[in-house]
Amino acid sequence: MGQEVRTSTPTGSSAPRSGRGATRDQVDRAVRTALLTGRFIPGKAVTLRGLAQDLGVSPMPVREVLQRLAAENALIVRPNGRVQVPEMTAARFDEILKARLLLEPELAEMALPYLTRRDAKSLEEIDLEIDASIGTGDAEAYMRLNHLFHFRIYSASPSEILLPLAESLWLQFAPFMRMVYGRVGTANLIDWHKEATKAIRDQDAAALRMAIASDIKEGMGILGRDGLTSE
Amino acid sequence: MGQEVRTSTPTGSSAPRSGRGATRDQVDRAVRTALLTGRFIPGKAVTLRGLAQDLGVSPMPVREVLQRLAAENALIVRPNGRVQVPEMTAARFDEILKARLLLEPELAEMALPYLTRRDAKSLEEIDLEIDASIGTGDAEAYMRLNHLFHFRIYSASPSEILLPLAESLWLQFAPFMRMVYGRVGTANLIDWHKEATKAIRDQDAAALRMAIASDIKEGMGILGRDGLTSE
DNA sequence: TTGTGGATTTTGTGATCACAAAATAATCAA
DNA sequence: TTGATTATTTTGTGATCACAAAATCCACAA
Repeated sequence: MGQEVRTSTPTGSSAPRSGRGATRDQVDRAVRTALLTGRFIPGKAVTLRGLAQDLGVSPMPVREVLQRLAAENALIVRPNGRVQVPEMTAARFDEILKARLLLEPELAEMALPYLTRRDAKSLEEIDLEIDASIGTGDAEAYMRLNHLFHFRIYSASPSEILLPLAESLWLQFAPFMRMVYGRVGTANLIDWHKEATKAIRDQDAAALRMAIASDIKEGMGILGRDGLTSE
Repeated sequence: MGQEVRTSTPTGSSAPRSGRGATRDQVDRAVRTALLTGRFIPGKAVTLRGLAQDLGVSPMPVREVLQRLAAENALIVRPNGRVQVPEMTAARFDEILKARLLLEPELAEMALPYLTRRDAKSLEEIDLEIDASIGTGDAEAYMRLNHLFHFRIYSASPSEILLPLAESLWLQFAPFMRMVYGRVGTANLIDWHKEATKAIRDQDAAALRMAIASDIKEGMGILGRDGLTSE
């Protein structure tokens, strides 16, 4: 039972627990990364015992994790108690876009003074991997790396408030993104990562805000056009 | 058991469950209103069995609710598993203020087209009660009514994203507000509620944004000056 | 073939329990 | 009296269970 599979620190969650809530943390990490990389399909119901068995734990920690994620609006609890990945609607999508444009440029600007040349170098390496994942069409890797790129920036700031809010937004749109990538592929994805990296090197707040905002609009613009027509 | 005390929509939670998660909803509502009216003291640990006994339920639904609220950053889970109301810091306070100023004016503007003259009338009545609670120095009533005033506005919009984010922010600063009111009283509180109500009557988006922003700055400005010096 | 009704299984919920970690109380030595 | 050390209690965690609601399956009739 005591699987010690510690991969990385979950963004919103707390520090790597010693041995207290180890099982719950394991489940939390597993479900969160599954959501962020799109391994959960919107509309698909998530059963308690099923997930528990997949992860080799009792239903108890799974219950708590699902409650947590429902509180973050990453999952919804239907009136009958069933938990499922929320489906995207046009209104929801527009509002997420609006919220991201409000929060993330601000978050990036807050992080800017804390970002060093070393961080810029690290971001460039991630961006190279992103280009590679686009080339091979590996949507899951692309999503993981894109999340990593953004939150490597945001989490440089000591933010306790805006950062969890942004993380909550990502959890909400990521499963839908994955669906769209599966449908239209990742080939024609364009991003503003190089501009963002340059702005960080130059410590240019306005340029960074603009790069992040453009990246958000660009990325979700593609999704918006092709993804929501069928719903 | 079917207490219909709906002060506001619990952020993540759904409609009043029929009989499925009734106990959990009861606990959720109880803890949320306790936080919003400041009945929980920052820094004070919340014990699982204690809360369960107070509410006359088993520790089980309390566990899930505390996990939910921890996910919304309304409570924090210390590395030893203890749950407590977070303490306010200057940085935290400033960031909450920033986040509120980003989200709530936007939310108000989104709600504006849905707000009728009837709503404006209702808001005026609430504001009268607020003035009364200030007069009698009833801090708990003031907090409940102030929350009601703001979210009567915000929740008029069909927002699914920004509204829960705003609710999360309120859960985070409310306990701290209560502490300050207990120290400096509610006598010298000034708000922009009348300006907001007028802006709603006039359907003037810019004026409403400005009234909400001013109300936030004013209300938290008082807190900021007097409240955080001791920490 | 297609509904339709009842039987069966699956599911979430709340409660209880055993256990280990942590916090608190009590004890004793200096 | 004060400090550390041990004993006791409290606490969160994970597992299991009983139960009711819900979903699924299946037989049967039109």
